[in-house]
Amino acid sequence: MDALIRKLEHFSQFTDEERRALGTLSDLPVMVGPRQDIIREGDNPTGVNLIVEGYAIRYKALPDGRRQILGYFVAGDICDLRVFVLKRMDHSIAALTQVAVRVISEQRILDMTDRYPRIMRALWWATLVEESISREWLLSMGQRTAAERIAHLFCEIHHRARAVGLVEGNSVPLPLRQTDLAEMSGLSVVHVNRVLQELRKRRLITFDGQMLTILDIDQLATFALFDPLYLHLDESRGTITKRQPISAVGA
Amino acid sequence: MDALIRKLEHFSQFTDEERRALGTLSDLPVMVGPRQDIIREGDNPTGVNLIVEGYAIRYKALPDGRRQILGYFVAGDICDLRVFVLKRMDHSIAALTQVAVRVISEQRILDMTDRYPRIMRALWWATLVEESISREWLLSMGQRTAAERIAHLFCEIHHRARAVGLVEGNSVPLPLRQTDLAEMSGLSVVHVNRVLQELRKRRLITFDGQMLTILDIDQLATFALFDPLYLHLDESRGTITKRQPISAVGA
DNA sequence: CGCCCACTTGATTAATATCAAATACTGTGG
DNA sequence: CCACAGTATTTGATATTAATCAAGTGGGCG
Repeated sequence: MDALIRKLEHFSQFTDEERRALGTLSDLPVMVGPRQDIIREGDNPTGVNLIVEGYAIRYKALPDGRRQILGYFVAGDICDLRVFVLKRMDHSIAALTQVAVRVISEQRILDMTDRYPRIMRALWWATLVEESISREWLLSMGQRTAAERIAHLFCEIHHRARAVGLVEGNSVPLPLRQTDLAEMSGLSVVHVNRVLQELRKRRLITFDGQMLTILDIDQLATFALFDPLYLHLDESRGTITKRQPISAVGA
Repeated sequence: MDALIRKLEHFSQFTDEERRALGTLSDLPVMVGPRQDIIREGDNPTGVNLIVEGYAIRYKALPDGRRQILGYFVAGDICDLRVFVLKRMDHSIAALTQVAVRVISEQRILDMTDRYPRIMRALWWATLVEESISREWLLSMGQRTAAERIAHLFCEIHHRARAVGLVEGNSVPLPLRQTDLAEMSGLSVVHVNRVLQELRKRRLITFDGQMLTILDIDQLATFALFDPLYLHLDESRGTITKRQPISAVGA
């Protein structure tokens, strides 16, 4: 639950009470094995899933088997806050690695947002950020070259993981296969492999299927045409809460 | 305004009062010339734009000039219902053709959704459909070939335009240049040109830059691997309203 | 008429996919 | 600890797709 709070605090500051409320949103986490579906296309889910640990994905497949990953979730991300309106899922959600999820019922969400409008706004913000990310992916797909695309993805992962405290030094635990990167970027596995070699040769990153290390964050960002604005991680409005010392206001 | 109601009624039925409320949402329409920006990246808009006539787009550009269209709006579409939460626009919105827009203030939206929860739900639905569309575009970009992509786009335009009454026979007014199609599909203009020739040769469509005619909708859909489910246009729950004759219930 | 676009065509090149095979790695049972 | 099977990564060769470059064509309009 910590990751959720940590993430949302990039948008707004919370009172201790709000923080406590966020902490009691759901029951115990459930483990889901790697590559297992969490929600399948066509389902009509009754709750919302909070990723506590691991990486999950949103994906969509064509009838002939071609498959595209549409986005990923890190700890603290909530899949489909909005699911209550549409009748049926038009895509699937799956665990990419071993994942811990907490299910949150619709009622719980409604209660919470009723009582704590600031939390509602923060959850809404998170949803909008997710949309913004998918727009950036569209830009990547349409305009960035293969190498830029992968480099951009790595920058994004780094920023998102850092926002929830998953980065140590410049390394992120990232237990993915190259196939996964291929499905995220719309490239073939072989090509992903070659792109990775290029990025390694340029000394921008190391990646061994378990851990991603960014060797030169500035150069990588430049190479990828990465601008973190779309992640909207710097929007904490510094709303006045109990924690902000009053003396600071008049000083 | 008619187009908006017509669109929303694919999701829910309205009472006459709700319909009247929807009709008075905004002031007179403003004309925007083709290729003019409506909202620019970095802006912080105070209202929401309803497209009354013409086609508008969402787009995003890289610092070196590469540009990607992320989605388009037809009559009845509202750009950015959610703009009130994020600080700054992370992309731009522009008129693609001559466009008529009505600006709706935040306050007006809030009032309306307060008084008419069914309308709020419908607007929410529209937003979710837009997201669903952008997921489908991601799938297209990543997995569909150039020809499938363009064909799929045409199927989508046809369905969306039909949903607001813009289709006559199998023709949609579509005053676009091939450059526009290129920016929508992430292809070069030259390649779009060749793809169009292929689609014409297969007798699937005709398109002259003003009017799109779909010659064989089934074949086109098959070719494009098009499944209209993601447009969620068949979800009208048949909510009971004044217009539904009571006798029908017990009969 | 002539100019400016947009569209079209052809030729060439670059990016990426595909196919096939080799190598490395992981976990398992003996 | 080793052998082995199965999976993931890497490599090389080739094919395909789409981009780029360059040069037309054609239509609308001042």
